[in-house]
Formats: sequence, C-alpha cells, structure tokens
Amino acid sequence: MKPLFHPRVEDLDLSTILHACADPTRLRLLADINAEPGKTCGTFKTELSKSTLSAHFKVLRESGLIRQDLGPGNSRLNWPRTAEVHSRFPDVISAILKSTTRGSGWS
Amino acid sequence: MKPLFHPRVEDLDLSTILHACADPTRLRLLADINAEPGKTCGTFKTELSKSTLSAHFKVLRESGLIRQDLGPGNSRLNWPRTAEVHSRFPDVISAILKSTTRGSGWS
DNA sequence: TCGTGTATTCGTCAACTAACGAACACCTGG
DNA sequence: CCAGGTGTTCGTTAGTTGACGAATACACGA
Repeated sequence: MKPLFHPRVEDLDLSTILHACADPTRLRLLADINAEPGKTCGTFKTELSKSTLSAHFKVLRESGLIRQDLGPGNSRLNWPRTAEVHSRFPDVISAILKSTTRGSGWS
Repeated sequence: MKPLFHPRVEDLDLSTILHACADPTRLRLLADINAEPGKTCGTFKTELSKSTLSAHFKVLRESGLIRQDLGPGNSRLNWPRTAEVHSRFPDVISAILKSTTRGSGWS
C-alpha cells in the first residue's frame, strides 16, 4: 500500500484547516469521525461517488484533521486528530464540532 | 450610496463563515477589525490592490462576520459581528481569533 | 464646479475546486 | 487463480476564486 501522508503537528496551518472544514460534506465527515472514531470510509452515508468521497478524505487527512490507518482488507480506519489540532489551535475544532451537532444545516 | 447587504443572524451559515475565515488575508482583516473596531477600509496595511481588498471585505460582510456602516465622506466603518455570530455558533470565532494572535502565520 | 479621497463595480485572466466515471491497486475468500 | 470488496488515481468538465487595472460613484473641500 502507498504510504498516506500525514502532516506533523508543527506543520498544521490554520487557514488550511479552516478551508478543510468550510465544505459541508467534509464537515459532516469530520463530525461523523469524531462521533464514531475508527469508522472505515465505506460506512459513511452519502450520495457522492466513491472518487469524490476519497478526495474529501484526502483533504481532511492532508489538513491534519484526521488520521487514516490501514484496516482489514484494503480498508482505511479514520481517526480524529482533534487533540493534536487542539494543541496548536485551542478550542477551534471543538467549537466547530459543537456547532455542527446543533441544527446548523444538516439535522 | 448603495445599501450594503448584511445577512440576518438567523441566516448565518457555518460553512460560509468558515470559508470566509479560511483565507489568510481575510483572517488578518477580521483580526484587525476585532482588535480595532470601527477602522475604515483604507487603514489596513496590505500589498493588495484596492479592488481585491474590497472583494475581501465583501466576503466578510456577506458571510456575516463584519458590519460595514457609512462613515465620513465615502468611507466605510468596519465593525465585528462577533457577538452575533457567537449567538449562533458559540466560541467558533473567538477560538479562531485567539489562534491568529498567537504566532500562527503572520507575527 | 472641479478636483481629491474613498470605495465599489466591471471585465479579464489564471488557478483552483468539486464532481464524475473509468481504470487501477490491493487484500481476502472461495 | 479468480471474483468481489475497498479505496485510490487519472483525466475531464463546469463552476468558483483571487488577483488586477480601469471605470465608476459618491461626499467633501477649495
């Protein structure tokens, strides 16, 4: 398997992270991953094609918001990096996630 | 003067707000406005052209992050709408602003 | 009224984005 | 070995973005 790139904590960039969160689809994925850490990519309910979804996961991963590990078969396990992001940008992600769970768009 | 559009609090959208914050230039403008409310557009130090700057102010205004009132002459006074945004999306903007003031890109 | 200062709007351009299907890569089970 | 399941990568397309200069609009002062 090709090694997946994950940025180091010290390389996290606030604008990159906010850009990753600014897309409704990605915000929903991020919330789901935080609500249920370790989910595989295929378990997300969405209307989007597989390739589109994969691209969104890549943006989340390369921004440092999630970690994708190898799972059984050829699957990926998705984990939040919320704690790491918090160490650089305190409360930003937790505040965003709280707002997503309170009727702000996608009940 | 043409009336400037300002979204109502109940129409604020988290993705729109995050997108507005995701640009380094706009994040800097937002931080400056919060640090010094009432600044006019011309008082911001930047390398960008006037039209580009105006476009950025428009994005901030239409996302609901700032309010632009008429000032003396033909100037605009820029005010943060942080409290209003906070009422919809608690702590999101304040957390972002705190991160900008701590060496995250533009000392 | 005529210039000056302030800011928006318009038209253009290059770069980026999100979306898709098709093709590919990889593991696992039969 | 082959088929099925899981994701990624590639190439394309339509739409959006950020940047600029030039033109415009407006208020104020001389």
